[in-house]
Amino acid sequence: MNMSKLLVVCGPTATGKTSLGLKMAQKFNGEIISADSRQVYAGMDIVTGKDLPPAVTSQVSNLSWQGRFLKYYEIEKIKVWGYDLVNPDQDFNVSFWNECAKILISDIRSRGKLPIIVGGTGLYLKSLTVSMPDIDIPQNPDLRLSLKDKSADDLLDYLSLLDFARAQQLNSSDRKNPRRLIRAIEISQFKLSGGVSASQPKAPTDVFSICLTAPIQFLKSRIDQKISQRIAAGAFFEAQNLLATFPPDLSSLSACGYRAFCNPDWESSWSRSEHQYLKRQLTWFKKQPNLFWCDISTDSWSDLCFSAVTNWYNN
RNA sequence: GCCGGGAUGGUGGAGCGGUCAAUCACACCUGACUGUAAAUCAGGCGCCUUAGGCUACGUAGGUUCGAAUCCUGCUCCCGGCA
Repeated sequence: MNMSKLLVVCGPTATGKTSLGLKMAQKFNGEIISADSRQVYAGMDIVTGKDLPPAVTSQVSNLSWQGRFLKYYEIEKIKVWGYDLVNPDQDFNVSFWNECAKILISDIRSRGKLPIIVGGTGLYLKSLTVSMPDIDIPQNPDLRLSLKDKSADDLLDYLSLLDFARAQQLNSSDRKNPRRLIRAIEISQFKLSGGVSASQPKAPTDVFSICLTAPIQFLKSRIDQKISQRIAAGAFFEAQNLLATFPPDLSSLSACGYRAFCNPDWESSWSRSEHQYLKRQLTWFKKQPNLFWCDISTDSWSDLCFSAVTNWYNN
């Protein structure tokens, strides 16, 4: 096999990405790396839908990242990486994920296997195929603190002062988005102070991306099924425990099921936010180039999908 | 039966004579998104093809140059007394 191949299974929530990923791994001798910004947190299992079989526990590998050893789960004899990278009260972001993914990809390849990225966090997936030098520019906590309460207008003015061109490039939505403006200021300041982002050139990679989808109503009802399954599996107690253990404003706990927990009608409010999330994901994926789309509500999607991958894999 | 309060757009809820197609929030639609991305943000959101026009604030009338806003009848809802 060509050692630069990389298979991606992406798409919105509740499309069965993981189970397809497992089948692909079985057929093509692969291992899975999850690309999910909420499943990276240890202990956030049921609500985020890790779907771990009962009694399966994580194994520690000899691969290290940021001073800790990466873990994997073995599901249906397939190694699944990328879960439980940090605790819910630790920061996590694209840059970290990208580092882990690179370590894992090269390790999986070194063992003669096919890395399969499975997940719905579009930005994480994009970081693997598009060169994004700025994501490695570190956060500046003092700067963030000093800008925390500024209005979008003030932030935009400040950014224009630092880096006029960058401010001009922002679209009309991001110009009013304090979080993005602060990040832009952070990057500009880093560069002005002589910082250079150490971006390595991308290794050439032969990527095949499957994107699972279905008509929106189909997906919404799948989401609702999954939510009731998760509630039956103990989601309530998981959420209750986490919210009793950690401050509720952690970004990890902004995931749908936890954030909705304070609402009187938890289940329907959870469902609503998953539906909204679904739409945002569809908006994102629709724009991504070179995806092999599969409509999981059709009969023959699975066969079509396997033959396309086989074709790519043997080339 | 009597007394009091209320009926506003998909929902909650402002407005209490003109600048009201109606603050705001939620829902919904469309979209953006290269270090929080299950996050964050933007635009739209009565009807008509626009300047503009039309129909709207329970319902029927009335007062007024002008009413969602004032008055009267009716219908329904809520609270108190019977």
